[in-house]
Amino acid sequence: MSSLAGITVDPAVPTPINAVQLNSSKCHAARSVRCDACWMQRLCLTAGSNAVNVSRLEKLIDHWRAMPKEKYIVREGDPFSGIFLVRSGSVKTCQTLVNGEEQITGFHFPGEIFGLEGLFGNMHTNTAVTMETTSLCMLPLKRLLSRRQELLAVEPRFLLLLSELLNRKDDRSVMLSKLRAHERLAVFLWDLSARFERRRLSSSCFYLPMSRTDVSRYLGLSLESVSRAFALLEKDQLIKPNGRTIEITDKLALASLAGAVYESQREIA
Amino acid sequence: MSSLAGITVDPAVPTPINAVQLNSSKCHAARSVRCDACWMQRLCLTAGSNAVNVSRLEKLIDHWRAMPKEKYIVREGDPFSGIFLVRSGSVKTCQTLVNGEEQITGFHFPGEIFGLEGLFGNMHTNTAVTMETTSLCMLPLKRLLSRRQELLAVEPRFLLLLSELLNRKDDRSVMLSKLRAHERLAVFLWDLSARFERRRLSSSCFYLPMSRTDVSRYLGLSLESVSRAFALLEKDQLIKPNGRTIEITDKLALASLAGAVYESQREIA
DNA sequence: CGTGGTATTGACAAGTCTCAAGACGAGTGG
DNA sequence: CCACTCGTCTTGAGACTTGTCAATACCACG
Repeated sequence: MSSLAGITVDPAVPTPINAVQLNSSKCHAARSVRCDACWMQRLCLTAGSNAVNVSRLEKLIDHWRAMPKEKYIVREGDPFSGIFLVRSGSVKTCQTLVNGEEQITGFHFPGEIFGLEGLFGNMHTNTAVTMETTSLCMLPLKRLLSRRQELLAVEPRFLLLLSELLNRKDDRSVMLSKLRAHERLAVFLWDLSARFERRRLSSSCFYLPMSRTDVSRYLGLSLESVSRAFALLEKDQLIKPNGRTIEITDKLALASLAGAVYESQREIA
Repeated sequence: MSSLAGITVDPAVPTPINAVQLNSSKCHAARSVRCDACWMQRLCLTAGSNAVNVSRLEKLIDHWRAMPKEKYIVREGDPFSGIFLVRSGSVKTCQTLVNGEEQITGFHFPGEIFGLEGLFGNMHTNTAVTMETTSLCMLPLKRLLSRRQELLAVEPRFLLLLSELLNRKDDRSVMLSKLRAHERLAVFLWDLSARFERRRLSSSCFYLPMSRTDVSRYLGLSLESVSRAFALLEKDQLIKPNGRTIEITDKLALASLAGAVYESQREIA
């Protein structure tokens, strides 16, 4: 294996676009966080809303910018503050089991939301941690619920994102209950690929912001099984992993392995 | 083993309250379905809303009553109609995998909602089937989204239920990825017990409206493993199964087995 | 050039799935 | 009342996959 992704100078090794984009997210975070100037508008909760409502909504939102890597956003048990939308970077959410094990419940990329789990019970049920330099918007949901006008700005998109989230969780359940190690990995990579593509990044070569351990905690496998699964997919020439940089060399075969879950391509409207 | 639950005349065998209640759900369905007379008000989406908004909302709702057992409510691929709220009876939702296997994604009891998964993609992603005589309300979500006044009647409760649903799905994921067969069963029974209790039914003795096969399809196990898990829990004197009637004989031990997931009791506000 | 965290690989044990046989209960028809 | 059948459920034995434990490789960092 050669050097780490994104920093390599070997021109023969493909450079994942998002490695640069993600690692330089400080640029975005440093920009104005005014909604009407935000680069995330197209994927934001407010997408499609009229500017007046958005500007009223904006006053309620907490904009958190340029948080460093491995920083806690909320912890399990914290009083419910609101829901979060990733503007740049990436976030993992996890739950600690009674035996102390960490279970990762999701990875979240720009344009995606997390944290609604805490509304019920008025307490965050997931710990959220940045995986790289990350900026976020926090919507204080309870205050929002009492403001009709502001709510209108997010409503339709919000439900859509929630619906997508439910689907993602269902898919993950199927994965966890039915699929073998290398199939789970295929689903995982396929899902990431689709999510990167939606954000106009390369879907065939990307950098994983999370460690193998985190992948294993998400896929419900041991670290070793994940490693073996990577080796198997590489042996079958579906992917070409280079550390955390993953090149997908046979999309069709990968899709077919992942197919047990992603029967139909679902695209956000 | 003696005769089927709820019909037995042997006074020594405990009779699950819900066996009677669920099987006679036609009574409820036959009642007026006007919201202000509905027995489900306390658990409905409209709980806590003012009567005026509810009566406006009511005009949009489809009330489906007294559907027989094993009847399809929606099928995967159907155009998205709206979300459903169970008024009486019970419903299972499932997805068909590419290999033709059926995966059960959830069981739904009175006061619980399902179907939002279909909003994203504008198509139902789950097939919903009644497990016994069942009555439902259907909320045409898209039409609802354009009516602000009517929306007010369901908003807060809706998000709360969604949040609960997300939690349930997270819990199921943990279960599927970390727990062994008999622990999964313990979680399943513990969860059902809590949900029955919330509806003021017995939490220590109840009738399962689903077959062992359905349980296995929900728990991500083979039918045989579920059967063995029942046998194990019975051997350890945690439960006393009698066909589909389950008596919980050691709540504490069951809770402790299920504890890996249900760390803290979460109660709906 | 060590050192520590991360990742890979191998050998064995544990748990679940599959296949197969049998038990039980409800319903049917004689 | 019985024998029969069908679907559901239980139980057993072997195969398979993954988890666990242990050793080793790799890379970034000081």
